[in-house]
Amino acid sequence: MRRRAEQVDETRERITEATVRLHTTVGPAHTSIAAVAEEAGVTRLTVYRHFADLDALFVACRAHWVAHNPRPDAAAWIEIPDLEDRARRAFGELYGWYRDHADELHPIYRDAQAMPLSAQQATAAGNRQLSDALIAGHLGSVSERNGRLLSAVAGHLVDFWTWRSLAVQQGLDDRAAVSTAVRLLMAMVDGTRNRPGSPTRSVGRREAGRPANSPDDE
Amino acid sequence: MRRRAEQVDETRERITEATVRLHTTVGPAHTSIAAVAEEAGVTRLTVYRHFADLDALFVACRAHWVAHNPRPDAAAWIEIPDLEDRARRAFGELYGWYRDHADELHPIYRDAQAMPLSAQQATAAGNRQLSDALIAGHLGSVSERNGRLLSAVAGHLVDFWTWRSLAVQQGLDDRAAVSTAVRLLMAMVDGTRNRPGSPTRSVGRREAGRPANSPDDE
DNA sequence: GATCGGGTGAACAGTGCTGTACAATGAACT
DNA sequence: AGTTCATTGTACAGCACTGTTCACCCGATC
Repeated sequence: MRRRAEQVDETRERITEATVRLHTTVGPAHTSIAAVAEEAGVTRLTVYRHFADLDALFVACRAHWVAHNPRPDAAAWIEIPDLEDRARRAFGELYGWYRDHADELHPIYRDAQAMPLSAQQATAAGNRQLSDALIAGHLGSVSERNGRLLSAVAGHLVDFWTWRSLAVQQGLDDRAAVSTAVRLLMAMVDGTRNRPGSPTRSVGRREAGRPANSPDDE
Repeated sequence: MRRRAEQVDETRERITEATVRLHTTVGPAHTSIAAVAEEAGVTRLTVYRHFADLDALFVACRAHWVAHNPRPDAAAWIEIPDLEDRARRAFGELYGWYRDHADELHPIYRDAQAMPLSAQQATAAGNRQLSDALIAGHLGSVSERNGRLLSAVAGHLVDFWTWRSLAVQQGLDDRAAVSTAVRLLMAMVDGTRNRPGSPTRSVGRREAGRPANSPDDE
């Protein structure tokens, strides 16, 4: 019973791939079972047999796509001790990946609300992973409050919509988008360097002192 | 024929207000003519009589809402010469406005694609207006390239989604979100201060020199 | 008091989707 | 050669919405 099982898996894959194709073009919100069936060259009944409901199909679709389009490896970033170097590398890879997959990602992110909750949470968790790797080891060197701000900005910069805003809406090219992200991130540590209680070390190469003149917030 | 005309306008307003109510709750994408009619306590035919299609209705709805919920006045910002002061004021007002109207704005922005193109363009133009007012008079003092980056960051920070990312997703409170935005914006001018050809003046109060040590981008 | 016209109510045909049913096909397995 | 089972084709009833038609009501207007 192996050839048989193979064929079954084949049609199942045809269906999930058709779903991927629809998700990355018209978007999840307009992806109906009927459309999936037609796109896969299969009857609606066959889709029903393989997937209980749209959510199950969407989950499989997401898993399939993620497996075939892995994000940059955030774990490798942690190896780089200097935050600015790390950020340059991280945003270079991540924003490049966003750019390469912009057309496919946009409809998916746009219709995020139509996706099952688990998928939304998975995306959020993925972002958090990227963000954590980006600033790992650099939180202890700033105050708790500034740590929260740094985390927030890291989390913000890592998001697909932030890339899209900078690169598409604002029209920045690759290099400009990356260097801007790096600069914005560094602004959240530079500003804390001269605060009382925030040690100067561990921020990186730039040790040149600057007069403590900035009550930057409040 | 004035009492008659009044009544007509009344029902027309009932319809647009019902549309507003739906747009700010379920969102434009799920706002059907049938739903509008029911929400307004009116027959579908009446809706058809007043508005040719959904787009006409949406345009009227948008105009109605904008008229009743004016954004902070960007023109007033230009009066403030110092960029950081201006940014603090601008983001304080704008982000406060976003926060106050977050629940209503979110469905609308989420379903932006379902809105007529004119409405999307109007939103973009509005953002541009805010962004321009934010950095007006401060573009001449940086290089052309850095000017583009500054504009881009201003445009990005002014967007509803940026506020939402910082305040909702990242959990920053009002003060933190505003001060973060200010700091991020200032990062785009601070970094250019010591560049060859970029005069130090006109950036604001902070004239204290800093060693030119940053090939920040590339 | 007759007229105009905004609004109503009921109905229609059409679209596109859902979920379920049933009999039939045909290839893979025993 | 016969059985199993994924897949097919066709069909149903149902839902929600669209856009259009027609007769009708009733209040504002002249």
